[in-house]
Amino acid sequence: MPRRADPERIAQKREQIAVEAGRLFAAQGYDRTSVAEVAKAVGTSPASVFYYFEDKASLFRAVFERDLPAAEALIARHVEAPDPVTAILDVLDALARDAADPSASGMLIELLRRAGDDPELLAVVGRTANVLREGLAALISRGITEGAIDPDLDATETAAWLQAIVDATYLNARPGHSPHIELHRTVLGYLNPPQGRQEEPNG
Amino acid sequence: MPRRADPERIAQKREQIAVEAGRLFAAQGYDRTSVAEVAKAVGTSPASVFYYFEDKASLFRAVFERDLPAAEALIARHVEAPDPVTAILDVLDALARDAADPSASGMLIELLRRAGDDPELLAVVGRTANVLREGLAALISRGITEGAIDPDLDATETAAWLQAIVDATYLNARPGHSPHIELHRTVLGYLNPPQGRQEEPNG
DNA sequence: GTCTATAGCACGATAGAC
DNA sequence: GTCTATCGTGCTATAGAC
Repeated sequence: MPRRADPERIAQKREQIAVEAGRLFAAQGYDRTSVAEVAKAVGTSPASVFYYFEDKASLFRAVFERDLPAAEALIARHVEAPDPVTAILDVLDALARDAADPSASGMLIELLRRAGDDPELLAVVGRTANVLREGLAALISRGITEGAIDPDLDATETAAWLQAIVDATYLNARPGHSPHIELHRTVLGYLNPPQGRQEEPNG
Repeated sequence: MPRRADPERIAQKREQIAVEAGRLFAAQGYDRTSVAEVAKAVGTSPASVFYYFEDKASLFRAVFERDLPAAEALIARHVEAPDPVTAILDVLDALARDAADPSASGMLIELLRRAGDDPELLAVVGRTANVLREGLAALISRGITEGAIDPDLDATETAAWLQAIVDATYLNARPGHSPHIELHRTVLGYLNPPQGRQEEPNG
């Protein structure tokens, strides 16, 4: 029973459409998912979807706009943690949590693909990625200061590389295969001060 | 001057079309590249393209069919190398060589995306990936035997993970940024026997 | 073998009634 | 706000002349 304009109801409907669209985009891809299909999944008409979203591209973007607050909360939760290396692993674990879900792989691929075509989408995911990168970089810097991370590493570059490795866990997704062990070993091996990697420490 | 059936000329034309198609697919994506566009780039008509390729999907697959012999040659060149760890790094370097080229990133993304929709494409790239994985696994096994690689690692699983890390270098591509340093550090840190990663070796 | 022309279809987005 | 109906567009693939 929609009374008045009810802005909250509008937000709920937008959310409902975005969720259903996200499912379909992840499973089938952007181009192979028609707005009519999304409308049917929600139980409405294409025209109604276009009432809530300007066009199909903005519908896709809506799926990723919810990630920014989640990323900010994730970083806030770990940035003050006592041990920076543990905090880094916890953050990366959270980011890789969905890696086993093959539809999450599909969504990452669609995202990478469409980010090249839609500058606004690039801005949306760029903001999220920046929050994560800066949060990780801060933890890396602290780890370097405390001697737990190789001081030769550049904090920001390393943070970007860790993000790419998380993406790799999505690409390496196989059902029933948890990426955590590989991820931990990779990250610890990368961050560790050179304790035995090179036989000759420089003078 | 096309005399007779001239099977060699057919192969050349197919190659020419596949090369041009590859360029466009990498730059714009599969769905956003029409066969008409490919035809124009080659200087011919859409009908002529369909004379050489059954359909658009097979045109896309042709781009990746050339990778199998290249992969076999790459593995053959390194599988007998004296130092297995160096050989692994050399193979991965070769695979990551194009990672700086942004259009190569685009092609990887299109490949991942279409492999889910085209079983024949999945088979084509699967054969190439298997050759690389088995070659790397053989090198890893030898490295374990020689004591240069952690014996707790599973050779095949590790090979698959190294392939995923190579993919990560493509995703982390930025102009003027060479992935080799990160790649080497990551791989060596991952393969190394636990010399200082854990303070307590198990009894 | 290569062309022009077009069939046949699917889709994004809009118009306009209710 | 939601609908039905449809416009306009662009595509893959084919037909048929040369």
